[in-house]
Amino acid sequence: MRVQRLHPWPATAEEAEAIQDRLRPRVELSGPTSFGLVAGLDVHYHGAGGGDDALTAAVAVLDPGTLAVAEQVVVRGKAAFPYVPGLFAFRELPALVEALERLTVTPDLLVCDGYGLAHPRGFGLACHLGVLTGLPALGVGKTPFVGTHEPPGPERGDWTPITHGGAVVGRALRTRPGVKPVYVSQGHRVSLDTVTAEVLRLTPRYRLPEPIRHADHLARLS
DNA sequence: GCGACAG
DNA sequence: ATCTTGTCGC
Repeated sequence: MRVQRLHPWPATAEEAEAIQDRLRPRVELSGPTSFGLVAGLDVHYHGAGGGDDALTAAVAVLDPGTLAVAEQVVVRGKAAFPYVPGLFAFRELPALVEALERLTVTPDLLVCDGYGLAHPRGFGLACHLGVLTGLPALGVGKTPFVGTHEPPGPERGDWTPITHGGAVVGRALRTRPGVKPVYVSQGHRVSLDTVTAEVLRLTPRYRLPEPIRHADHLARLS
């Protein structure tokens, strides 16, 4: 598939933040409620501890019905930015974009490892990938980031809102009974209800969505 | 002002 | 993210 380059690569944190602020208005908070091919994206790092910058990016495209892998791409690269909370996307974006460009199919939804709207400037990795591709995108975080929330109930499907700056920016969602929740948010062209329903549909067995699990294993074992 | 802070 | 053993459980 084709991915658009909407900005030059930032050299400083200030430039990176300016890019996020400029692209933020392009995010659309509604869109399709069901999807065909679903792509999971993940990056695995491997290097010398502190100065680590070698990485492997993986994309796994799953069939919507069977959740079986329809296509997969692995790309080796380097971290394109230092790790700064809030600017995390700039580390992985080039490798992930290259992986997406090597797909022979176009996914209908991107399931990203990280946050979307639930971000200091409302423009996390899921928003960024969504805007660059024009595709619906959502973010799944494994630990809390911005905002506050109450613990969701113990059953699968239980959730509580994540509030930040007086607005609901995501949900803490229980995908497995009695297991730590995941933190979901909108990336692009999806409602929060659709994000919630889709993440539940993609977690029939484990805490994390199948597309992300497949991408994670791919990146790790490559 | 200080600490905390997706992966 | 990664550095790492054992341990509990399906």
